[in-house]
Amino acid sequence: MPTINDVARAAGVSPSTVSYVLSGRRPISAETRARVQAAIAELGFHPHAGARALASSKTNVLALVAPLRVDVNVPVIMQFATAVVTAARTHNHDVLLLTKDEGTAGLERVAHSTMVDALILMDIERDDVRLPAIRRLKQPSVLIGLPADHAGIACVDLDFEAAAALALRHLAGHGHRRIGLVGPSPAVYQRQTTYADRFLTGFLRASADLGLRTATHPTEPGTDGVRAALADLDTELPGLTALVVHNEEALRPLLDLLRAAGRRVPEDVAIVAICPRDVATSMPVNLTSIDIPAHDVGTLAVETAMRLLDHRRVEFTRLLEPSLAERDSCREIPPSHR
Amino acid sequence: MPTINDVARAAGVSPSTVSYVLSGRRPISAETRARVQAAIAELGFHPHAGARALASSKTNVLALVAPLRVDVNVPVIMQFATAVVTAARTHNHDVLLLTKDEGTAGLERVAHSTMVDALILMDIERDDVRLPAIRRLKQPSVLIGLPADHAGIACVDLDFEAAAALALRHLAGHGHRRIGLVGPSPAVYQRQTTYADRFLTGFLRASADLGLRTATHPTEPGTDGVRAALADLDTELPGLTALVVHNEEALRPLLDLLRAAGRRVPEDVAIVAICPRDVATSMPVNLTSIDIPAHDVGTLAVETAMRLLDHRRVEFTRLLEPSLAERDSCREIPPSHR
DNA sequence: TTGAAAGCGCTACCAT
DNA sequence: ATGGTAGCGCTTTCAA
Repeated sequence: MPTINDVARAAGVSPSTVSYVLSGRRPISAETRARVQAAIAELGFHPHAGARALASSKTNVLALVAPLRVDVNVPVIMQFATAVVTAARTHNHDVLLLTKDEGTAGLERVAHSTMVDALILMDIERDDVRLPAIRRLKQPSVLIGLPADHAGIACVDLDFEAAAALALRHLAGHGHRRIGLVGPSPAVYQRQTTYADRFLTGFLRASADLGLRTATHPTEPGTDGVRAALADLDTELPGLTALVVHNEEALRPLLDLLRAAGRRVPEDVAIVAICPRDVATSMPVNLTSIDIPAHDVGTLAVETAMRLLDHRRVEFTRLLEPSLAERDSCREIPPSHR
Repeated sequence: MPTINDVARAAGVSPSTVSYVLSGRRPISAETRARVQAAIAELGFHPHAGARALASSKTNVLALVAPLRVDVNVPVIMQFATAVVTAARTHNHDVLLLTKDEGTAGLERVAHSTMVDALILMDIERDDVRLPAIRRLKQPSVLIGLPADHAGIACVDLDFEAAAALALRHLAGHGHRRIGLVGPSPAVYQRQTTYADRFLTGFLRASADLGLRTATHPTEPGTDGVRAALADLDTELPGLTALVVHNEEALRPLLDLLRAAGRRVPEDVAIVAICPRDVATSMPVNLTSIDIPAHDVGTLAVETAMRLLDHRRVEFTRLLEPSLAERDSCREIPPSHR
């Protein structure tokens, strides 16, 4: 492998000139630049990443800490990862993939050994045990999620409170007054990933603001869990006309159960789902949904990391505005029936 | 951040001794080792990855090139990735995540700039355009998949030919004589990812060997595609009693269609699916399946890479034996009905 | 506009 | 069993 010295020699310049041609951090005459670039191309020169990192204290690598359990959210995680890698490349960075399993030790390992310039972490819990370590690192972090104490840490996520409010406003606007929430599994609440709480908070507040009758229910996985949730909601809220479903996994069993019970969607029950677009559109009924904008969130996380590295101003808490796509699972209740 | 020199000073030894304590490449007296380790712990020393890479020509990083399109196979890809990262960590390596989108340029970039010691590539096509580049790299590669010309390149995959034969043997053993193959989408065949061909080859050969009547059909995505495939198979093979399904996405629509048509599984139609275990067990009918052992394949890929790096012997083509899990979608045809 | 040279923090060879 | 030290291939300051 040729080195910068080989290139310098071939081009008849000093190594520093080659370096400056590469980095653009110094004006270079057009002809010198041309000679250097020709030499680079001819020799097939590529700067040695380790040498660069050592000399410049920059690795051009981002750590992405992902929950790599085999989970229901797999598609969403993949969308985040794809967005992060793609966005990182547009900023000339690569991505080192860590599992959440490694915990605090993993972060510290890659940070302390100077393998990465910044970290992006997914699946942040309310009182995430990694937060103290994150605060101590010399590299900046961007969290995808919102822990309880996020002072001084950059966080990016969908605004789940606003999402809940948006779902209820949509349904209320269609004349629905009795609305049930099919929530995430108890495991999600226990894991304290805060999106569940934030959604619930927004749901309850909007319910009060809009003067709705609502009931909420966490949902155990599997058809049995969904059946139980539906039964409880029906009991607590007789005559409910709409459901908000914040649980991807529950969608299909829910639709099956409703069909089996002879309850049509949207004629008898309206549904707003919170899930990735392609999940909403691959169901037996094309579901009106609020998208989980994994791509945007991932891209924004990378952009935030880049700003932090450049010492540019960042908003430390960025909650993306939800947007609702109307499809076929909500219909207007005629005023006479309200 | 403390350096190796700081540690050496604190422990009253030379930097090289610290280095040897770290690497274990030289005998060190117990007491010296203890002093050095105490100094390391006290100072919170972590070797600088770039400096290490520069001095030793080893990065302890593996590249994982994954197809990060948002695809049907997402869960399988995640399982590969998880296995690779986990296995890499047990060998003290980290994983740099690249997208297949970057193509040959991406491989060359990370290889030429010495960011990685070896590469693991997924989603290999029959005449993969990256193969020539892969052969030229100074770093070894391990392919997950089997291209047409794989001479001299380490490849790891499920033995899809054997998988097809296993599926047919199982069904034949249960008395089935007319068996249809619900294949992958035409897009998969066009993309020339060879697992589709290999499965088909194995299917046709075993069909002949076992004296079966079979028909095969690629399957367009969506319920309509599955409906068309099923109709064609029924036409080509009237009275078929079993289906082999090599298409995850088709499974649910297929089961829905069969139910709608009043054809019971397994009483009227037996099914063997080729898919991850959790997909097979999350269907309305618990499906007898041949697992795609993503975890094993990923782990083996890493192990193979490690052997290559250590200049140990490797088998260049490792096709893992398929295994079939009996569940509820195949039943014995009574001899009187065969 | 360009060059010279001092590091960056390690590893591994050559000594002892 | 341990130490000294010359690089590894860059970046960046200081000089011109």
